[in-house]
Amino acid sequence: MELTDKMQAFVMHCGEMGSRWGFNRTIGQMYALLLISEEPLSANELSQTLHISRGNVSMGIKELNSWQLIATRHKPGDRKEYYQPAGSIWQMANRVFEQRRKREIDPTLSLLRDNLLEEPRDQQERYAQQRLLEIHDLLEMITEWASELQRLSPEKLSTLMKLGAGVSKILDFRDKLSPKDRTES
Amino acid sequence: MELTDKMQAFVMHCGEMGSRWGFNRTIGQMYALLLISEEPLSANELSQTLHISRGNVSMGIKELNSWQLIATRHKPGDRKEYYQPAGSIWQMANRVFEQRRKREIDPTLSLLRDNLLEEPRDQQERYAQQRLLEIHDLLEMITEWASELQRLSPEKLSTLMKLGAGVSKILDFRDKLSPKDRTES
DNA sequence: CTAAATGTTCATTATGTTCTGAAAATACCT
DNA sequence: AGGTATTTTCAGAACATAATGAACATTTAG
Repeated sequence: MELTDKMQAFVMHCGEMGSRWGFNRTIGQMYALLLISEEPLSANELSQTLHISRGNVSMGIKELNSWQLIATRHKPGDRKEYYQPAGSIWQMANRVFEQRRKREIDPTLSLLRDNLLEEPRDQQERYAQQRLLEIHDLLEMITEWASELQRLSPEKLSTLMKLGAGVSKILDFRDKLSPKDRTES
Repeated sequence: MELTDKMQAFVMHCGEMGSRWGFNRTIGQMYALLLISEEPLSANELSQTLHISRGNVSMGIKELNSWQLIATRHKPGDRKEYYQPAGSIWQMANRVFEQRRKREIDPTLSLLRDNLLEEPRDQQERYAQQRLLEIHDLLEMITEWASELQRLSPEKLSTLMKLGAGVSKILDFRDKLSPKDRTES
């Protein structure tokens, strides 16, 4: 498959950003290429277009599958597998958020929880636990909030985001109207 | 400085997570240690407690400074520098978000913008640009929203988060009250 | 069943990242 | 100025991660 300069540039950029986004260079490139291709691509096409080994493509496919970022397609009379991005851009963003949460936050949250179950033995530990508690509460609040937002429909989420900091005005408004009916804090 | 088992465990965990969070092992350990220490620590103390070289500590300090995550203190009659975490947990979380946005999203957003300025030359490019546009709009919406939220006070943000998916009910409520005054979508 | 086509695995090689430690720079004191 | 404590730098060593490609496995057509 032949790429125009602009497409090349995008694919290479995604390669460079790949590791920052939690996967590696080739996986970034592969995903970028699938995204901008109108037709699903076979493993061979990926290998040739990106100049990476066949084996590497196979591993990349495996990884992208584990992130649930691609879907496999078949063409009649052709037993190769063809790959394409799975779902809408929104869904992809969701999946990436979720995966990263699992890798970057959940393990820490679980360690913190375990730690906080035990009694501090001295002043030093008492202070440390206080800090850990703050971190724990913050992380927990953020992850809970994130997963609730993920459950909203894209439309609602979109409205909410476009509203931006305006939400805060709505909160004030609500507090003025019915101060006693406020969210438990 | 001597660490209890539990503190050790936390520090080591942060080391392991370090690279997932955008810095490296020793920087993760250093920051964790500073967080749970009641007293600010000197470079030598960090080096000895964590068993890492003096030079490595120096580079780590530099990096943590660039993330604005630590502050430098001095003790009277002592010309060593002592380090401690800068600001509250909330502020740290903010800084980390911001830094990561700069590294992980801004470059891509800028590439996408440049790309979208040019006219597509053929059908292939037309399709590709369509995808890029979707990504661009999503990333832009998310970053704008994030930066607006960051400007809210921790209290308001906290209220908002605890409210969780409940926001969506408020949106419905508002739409029912004044459908014509709705956010431009 | 065999042969051709496709997909996967994994030991080895290549590349990239982090860490060390000695040397250089800086800051402070007398 | 000279001397000492402290920090910074950076080349190279150690370590970690990613990529290759040949061997192996699987599938399907004939």
